[in-house]
Amino acid sequence: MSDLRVRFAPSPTGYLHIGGARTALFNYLLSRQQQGTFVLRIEDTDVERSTQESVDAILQAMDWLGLACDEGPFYQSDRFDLYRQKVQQLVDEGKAYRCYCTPEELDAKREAAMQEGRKPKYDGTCRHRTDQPDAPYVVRFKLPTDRDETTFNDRIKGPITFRHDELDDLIIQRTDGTPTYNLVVVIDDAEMGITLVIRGDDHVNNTPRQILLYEALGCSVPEFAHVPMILGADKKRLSKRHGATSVMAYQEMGYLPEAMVNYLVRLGWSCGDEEIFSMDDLIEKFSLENVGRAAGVFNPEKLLWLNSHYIKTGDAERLARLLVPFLEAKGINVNNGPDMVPVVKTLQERAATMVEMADSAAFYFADTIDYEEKAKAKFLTVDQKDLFTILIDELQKCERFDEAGLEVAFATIMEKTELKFGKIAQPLRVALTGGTASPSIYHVLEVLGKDVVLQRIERAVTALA
RNA sequence: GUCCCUAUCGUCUAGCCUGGCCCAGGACACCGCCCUUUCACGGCGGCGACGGGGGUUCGAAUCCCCCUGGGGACGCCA
Repeated sequence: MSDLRVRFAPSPTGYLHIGGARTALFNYLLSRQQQGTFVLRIEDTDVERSTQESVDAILQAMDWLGLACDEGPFYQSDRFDLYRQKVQQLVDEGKAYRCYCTPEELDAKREAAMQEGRKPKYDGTCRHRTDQPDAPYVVRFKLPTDRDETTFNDRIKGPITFRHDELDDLIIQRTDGTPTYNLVVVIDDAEMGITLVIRGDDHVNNTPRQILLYEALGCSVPEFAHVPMILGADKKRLSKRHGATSVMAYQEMGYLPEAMVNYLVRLGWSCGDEEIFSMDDLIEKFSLENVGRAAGVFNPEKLLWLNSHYIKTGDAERLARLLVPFLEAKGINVNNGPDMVPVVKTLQERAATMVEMADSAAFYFADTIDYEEKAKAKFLTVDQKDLFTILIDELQKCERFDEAGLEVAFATIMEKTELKFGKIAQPLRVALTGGTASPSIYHVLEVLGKDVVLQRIERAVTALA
């Protein structure tokens, strides 16, 4: 066990999205690699927007990705007493003060500042007031004046400096007495002994304020690593209009968690020319040093490619289990058909998602085949009658209904019909699967089994036109 | 507007720190060929980038400066 303590701290105001998942992943990987501790903390101080459903969704997504935490989940909503106490402490020490400015006044000032091209920051109106009006107030943290800039050494971006005149007295407690993000994140990271904060780029600007708070609270400052944002194809921040951003939406679309993990980690991180990484590879090879510094564009096509790779190379038994719900979603009764594993094996190198695999597998389980219009018109014609008759005859006689046995049978069929293999396979394929695209015809025959095969050919004969 | 970050093929990136091995490598996508009973898989090949301008240097994708582009932040959200 090393001293490394990292955390993932999502706010439960929605599902776990792609960006959050990557942040969680980086935290997880580093904690495993260093045998550190991975803490999960739910940042639900915004009581209005936080929901239990979101918490559940986030937990479920992390579980799907395989990102188990060592401690937590801790809920900030359980810790309000602690935060109030810390706020009081800061006030008592003269490091924070009550501000009676109304939101309207602040909005107006902010607006005016923007208009004039000034930095829209709090002007410090209440900073020196000594009276205590009987009016609603927030508590502000008094920007320390003992130095005029704050620098931290970001583990990904290097040294970053902010001048204090860019900062203002930030609100740490709302009118309703609840604490705000910048305060609680500091208190909790300190209390939970977090030594390295890995989070999104969008927090870089918060970092100096937070460092100042650590110092005011007398806590040691952790290290920071800010990972770049993920953008959509138009280089705008990734959002719904770029397609699915929810991790679990990808599960529903038939993606494998290992594909998602592999994709996410490679978006912004690299290890030479390697592309394929298992979780174990990543735990061994991941490093903050090789995380890029610029924002990256989410590329669904590469994710899809990785998914097809993992389907292709995945364990058929596991894929068979995963495939069942996708088949059932199509109204297919999987007990009414061939064994799942052989079915999966015929489809692994042809399906990029589990949804696609379910689509392609449907014919195996159909009671009666629906023929595709074009396929039927082209291959189920009356002049195929003789071919199908011979096919029924020879397949009936075929004792070994596997590739080797079928090859022998087909040699005879080719001889009797004087047709090349392709001329036989296509009509047969349509009879068996309803379409012109399917796994190898021998495999289809074998998986379907002699009875079903003969039954389907006979029905096709009645459908010849 | 102000501040912060950032900049290699369309996209993800290697290379940059420790200049020459880079007329820039890999992957996805795209195109072509091959394999082939269909669809795929696979194999081979192609297309395709150091944002611009100044320096420093015998030599710069690599170091420095400026410009430009992109992203982020500027909430009683997190």
